[in-house]
Amino acid sequence: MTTSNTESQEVRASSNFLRDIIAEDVRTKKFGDAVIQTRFPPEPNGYLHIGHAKAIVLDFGLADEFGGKTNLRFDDTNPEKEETEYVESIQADVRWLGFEWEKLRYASDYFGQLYEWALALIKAGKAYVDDLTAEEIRQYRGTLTEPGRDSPYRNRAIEENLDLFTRMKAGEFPDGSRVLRAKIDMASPNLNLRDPVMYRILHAAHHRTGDAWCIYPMYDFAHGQSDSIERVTHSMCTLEFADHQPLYRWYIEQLGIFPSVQIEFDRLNLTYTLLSKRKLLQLVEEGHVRGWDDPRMPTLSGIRRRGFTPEAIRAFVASVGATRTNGIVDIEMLEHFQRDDLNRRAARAMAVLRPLKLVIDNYPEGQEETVAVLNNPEDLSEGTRLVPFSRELWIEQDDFRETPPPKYYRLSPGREVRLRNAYFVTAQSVVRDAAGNVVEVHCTYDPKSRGGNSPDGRKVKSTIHWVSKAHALSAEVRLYEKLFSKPDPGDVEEGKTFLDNLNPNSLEVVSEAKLEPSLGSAQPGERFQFERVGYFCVDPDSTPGKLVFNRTLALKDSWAKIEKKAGG
RNA sequence: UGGGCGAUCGUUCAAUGGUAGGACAAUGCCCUUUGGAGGCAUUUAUCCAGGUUCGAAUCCUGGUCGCCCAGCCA
Repeated sequence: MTTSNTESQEVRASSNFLRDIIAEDVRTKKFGDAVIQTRFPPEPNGYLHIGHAKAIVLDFGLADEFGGKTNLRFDDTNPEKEETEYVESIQADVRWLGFEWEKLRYASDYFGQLYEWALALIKAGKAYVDDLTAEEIRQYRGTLTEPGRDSPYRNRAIEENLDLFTRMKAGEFPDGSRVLRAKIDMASPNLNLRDPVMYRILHAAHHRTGDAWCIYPMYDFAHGQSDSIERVTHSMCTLEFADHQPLYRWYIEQLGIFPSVQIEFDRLNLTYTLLSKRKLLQLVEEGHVRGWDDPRMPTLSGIRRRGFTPEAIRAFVASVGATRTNGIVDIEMLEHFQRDDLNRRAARAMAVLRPLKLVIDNYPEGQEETVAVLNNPEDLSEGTRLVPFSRELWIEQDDFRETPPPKYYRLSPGREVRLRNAYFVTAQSVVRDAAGNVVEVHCTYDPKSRGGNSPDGRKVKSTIHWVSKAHALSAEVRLYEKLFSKPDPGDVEEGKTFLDNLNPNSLEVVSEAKLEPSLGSAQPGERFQFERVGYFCVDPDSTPGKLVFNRTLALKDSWAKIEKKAGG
């Protein structure tokens, strides 16, 4: 899956219990000569998010490590929630992450087989049609501490069950009027074994099978058998399904089919991030974000648009690993892997987000020149480019202080700094607007410092970036902060909701950023490091005349830390 | 209060009866034509109580704490 080249850059996958189990099963030939087979089984009822990336990397990555195969299987047993739109976005997201499935399957491919198996269970006296209402079934189920009671329909004759179930399938009964149940144990301490529902009546159009069916299997009656049909050896899922494992095994054993084994691992949780489909849907529907692919969303389509890379996500997930303990990973960890990846690969460019005019008084009026600039100091093979320089420049407002605080090394009156790749300049005076704000800084330059070094060996403490005013391109730049202001967005006081934890400053639009002209040819999806500012990528909203950039992540800002500490 | 699962630096993952280690974060220093990157250093952990053992994070017993389960969702 990965070349040896990128592999050395990705985090060495440390051992984890899933890998250990598979390695042991291979060693003992638990599945004979069968290849390791896994599957990634999303329900197509929403967009994939960073949490799914963990499952994808585990399912595909582990199979690949052992020379096995992975299927993409849509768990589409509930027609009321599922849509083709999601089927498509999920495939795109899996591919984007860098994985290709062996077979594309749907649980709905197996509806016929599942129905036959249900019939077999009825004939074996292991399943029955129940006429109780949903509410009655709930009451008969008992509670966590009290056993359930048998349904009055539990001991129906096999012939009657067969007749009723056949007629359920034929559409003779309305939704909710009857269900097919497995006859297991109403007193089991595991509620999943208290005669679980196998089939329910749903007169709903299915995104693939249309009106062919009006009874649909429950997750439990579909998942294990689907695994078995596909000869899945290791069926990895998240911890909350652990209680379902006895039922998973029960169906497989009763049916005498290929013994797929379920193994559970912990879900991924991130600070400042919500991964609940329901809540993400609410953010989209109520317009708190601009859509499923809003760059602030934790969806794969969102973080892709934001500029995150599949390489970084894979490395992150590998580093986080898999265990059976549920925790919460610092979002900084994800950000670290993303910066690490982009630092090595992103082309550099100069861009000024909040422009302040800098005039070089002793630079000849009308003169211009070009300076050679490294495209990526981390990768010299990326070469250089020419950037125009002239008498009037844009610099960052943050890079000038009329009265510099302690430890501030950037431009201030009388202080000399380096213009990146160009000249040393010394600030001389300022021009103010009516309100007294500095709107222009005048400086002088040292012509002998071309390229950024003075022949007399004189040092400057700071280097700032710039864009030639006459050559600058304007662009819209969207700056993102965390979507939520609390590490745990679900932590809410009485009477409040997670929406109250939304960060009101999660999006800031800079409409007139100034860019060096080489950026004019940037295409949507292209990623850059704007030197000293952060990592940015071109948003698909860009048009030929107007570029739009998303800030993927800011660069680490140690000055901000110093300033914050000094300011209390 | 039934059942299942779990507990190691602030966070995360290792250590599979034999020196508790890595990454993130934090702090300090060095270096730097990005206050980026890089380098060096430092701080902090085996839930508790017993037991087995020459030796326990690891095995056993008992506690404690946390998560999951009472959909005709997945």
